[in-house]
Amino acid sequence: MPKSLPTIELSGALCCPPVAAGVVSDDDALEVALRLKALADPVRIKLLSLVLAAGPQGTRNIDLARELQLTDATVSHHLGQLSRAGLLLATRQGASTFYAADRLALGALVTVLDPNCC
Amino acid sequence: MPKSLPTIELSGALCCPPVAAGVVSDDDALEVALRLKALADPVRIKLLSLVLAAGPQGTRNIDLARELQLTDATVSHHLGQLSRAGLLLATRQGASTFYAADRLALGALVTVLDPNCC
DNA sequence: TCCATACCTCGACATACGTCTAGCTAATGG
DNA sequence: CCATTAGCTAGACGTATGTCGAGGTATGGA
Repeated sequence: MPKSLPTIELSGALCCPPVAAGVVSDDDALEVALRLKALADPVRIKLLSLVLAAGPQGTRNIDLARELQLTDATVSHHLGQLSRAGLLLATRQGASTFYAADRLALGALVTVLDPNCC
Repeated sequence: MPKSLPTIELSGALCCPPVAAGVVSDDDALEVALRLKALADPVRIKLLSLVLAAGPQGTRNIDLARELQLTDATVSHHLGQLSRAGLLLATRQGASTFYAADRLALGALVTVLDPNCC
């Protein structure tokens, strides 16, 4: 990674032609790759499944940290990665922040990668 | 990544319950994450789309290198990552190696991530 | 007001990773 | 047999990343 990857806005919905539909542009490849990067970590996969299991109400940092046996700082880092990639929705409620999965965003990412999509 | 991720066999087909179906085990999270890691790079996304576009016959290292403006060594590295993750099928033919996309493997990965799968 | 709780941010550390050059092996063609 | 071509491997380089401890900020309750 000699040329450092640019930091781009990912919170919007991913919308680009499926990877199997033809050769993707550099920009689209970057968008897809950055979102995948956000997901390409075992802790974040578990995190996502925990958040999905919690339903639309979401889960708090501290509960996830307890479940994953990690510090709240580390969990905050991972939640930030997923949120910046547009995969989580965060809602403050008093002193707590509840994180819920953005199923539409995850679905969009999956669709772009689906080899049987077209 | 202080605890280095273990190196595990990924060439077989991914087979684990969807992430949305419940909390995934540590082992399953690792399997999914490692395969996603193999895909989470803009060059490899373009690579995959080029290989998919080439059809079942596949493409050669050198042609991909020319298309991507990278050295053959770098392309070889990326092809290795994707192959080890089970996403590419390599077949030698004389002095050349043809790489084709393993659509089933990619489909399996996509299915595991699909939030609407269950 | 004061303390506890939940969360975030910052800095540091070790490790992983993308890219290149150089050099090797193996197949092809004269 | 030699030259060329395709591909891989090894090593080096700079950068990115996961984790933690420490400390800050805001909310809520006694």
